[in-house]
Amino acid sequence: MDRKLTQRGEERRRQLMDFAANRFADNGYHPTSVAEIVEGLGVGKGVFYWYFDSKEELLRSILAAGQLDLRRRQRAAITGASTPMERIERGIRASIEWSLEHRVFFQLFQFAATDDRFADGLRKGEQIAVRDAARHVSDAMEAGEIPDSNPNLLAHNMLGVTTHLVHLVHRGLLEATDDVVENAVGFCLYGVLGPRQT
Amino acid sequence: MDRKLTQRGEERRRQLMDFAANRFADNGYHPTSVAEIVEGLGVGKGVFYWYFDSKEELLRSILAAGQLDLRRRQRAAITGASTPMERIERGIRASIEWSLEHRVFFQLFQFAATDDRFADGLRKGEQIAVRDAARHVSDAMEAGEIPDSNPNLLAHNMLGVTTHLVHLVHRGLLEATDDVVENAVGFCLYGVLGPRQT
DNA sequence: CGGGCACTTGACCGTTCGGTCAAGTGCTGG
DNA sequence: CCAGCACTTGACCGAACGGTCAAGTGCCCG
Repeated sequence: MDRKLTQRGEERRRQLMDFAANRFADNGYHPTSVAEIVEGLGVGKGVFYWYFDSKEELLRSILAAGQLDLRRRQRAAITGASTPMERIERGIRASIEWSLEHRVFFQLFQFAATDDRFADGLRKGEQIAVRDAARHVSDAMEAGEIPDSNPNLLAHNMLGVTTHLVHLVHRGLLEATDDVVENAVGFCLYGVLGPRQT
Repeated sequence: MDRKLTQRGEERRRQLMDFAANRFADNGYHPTSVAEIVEGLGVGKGVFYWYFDSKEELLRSILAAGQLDLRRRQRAAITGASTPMERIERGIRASIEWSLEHRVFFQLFQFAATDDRFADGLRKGEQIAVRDAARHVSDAMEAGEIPDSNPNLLAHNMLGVTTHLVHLVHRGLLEATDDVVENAVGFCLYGVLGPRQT
């Protein structure tokens, strides 16, 4: 859907995405109907289909917006770091913090990863972030800061740790205290550090 | 649903769970209808509701069966190990291997974790497995094999790594070679090992 | 102030959903 | 061989679904 939108139109579109994202995250994508979304905003059903071709396109738009924001945060966090290891650590922290702050986006990512209709769209963005992290791991290897192995796998391992941690917090099984975050960061760093020389 | 079942009845119930599990994993829980399930088996709709109260109960039964099997495998893997660290490593390997072998169960676990209607049922089983792993981590700390920290968090970190790895394999983004598994196991072990003395 | 377009309305559509049930069918133990 | 129960059938139900559309409404610009 590529329509000319006035400022008012942009605002409406934002409202729809915002409300839907919350409902999708709390109640699930499939169980949330288009009727529920438009009623939540107190508008007619036609409004929805003025801004989106389908319910599916709506979720895709939401996911894309979330990925864009996450990616911005990660880039910002890394600038200014001088060593590869510092970039890795800052990247981990940024990912955790963003995911903790954006519960709705995070949960939608989790759902989208389990559904073929959305997983492919998600994959591209995830791969970019992983490749970024893998490059820093690779740099650290070349600098002799960590032993050689598969940078891509290590990056994925870190993603697994942080994702699971955030998942627990959002399910209310864990409190997001500083030492919980430190534990995860430490686990990742020692994980990539592996068998240390000296 | 607790009904007296003959051997034939047990078989039918198994068929329904088996077929549904595959459809749920491949096509998603919500998009898969009860009609599709009974048609897949070539039986009438009443058959479904003879064995299950609802579609929701069916998935719950499937999840419970999967958790039971995983748990059995984990217990079996650990017996015979002499040190806590060995138990941890064997537990990790067993979890990865089982999850790789049981794609359908694994993907249903992933979905169920994103849906409040099923997440609570899943949580209990997951917590048992995590507490088990945490106990071995705790034992290793007492034996002085690894530095003191939060055993429960470390166990969850390992779960995050293994889960993400298996997820990648099942999405076809990674091949399940030995060194991929070794990488994950190593990452976990060095992660729990942390800053080593000597 | 008027024409045009961005936007909104809500009744309506065909389809499918999860679930029910009265009426069978066929194995099984007495 | 028959009674009874485990099992099966499939038409049927009301509700809800995603999506359409003809008929407005109101803002903005010339």
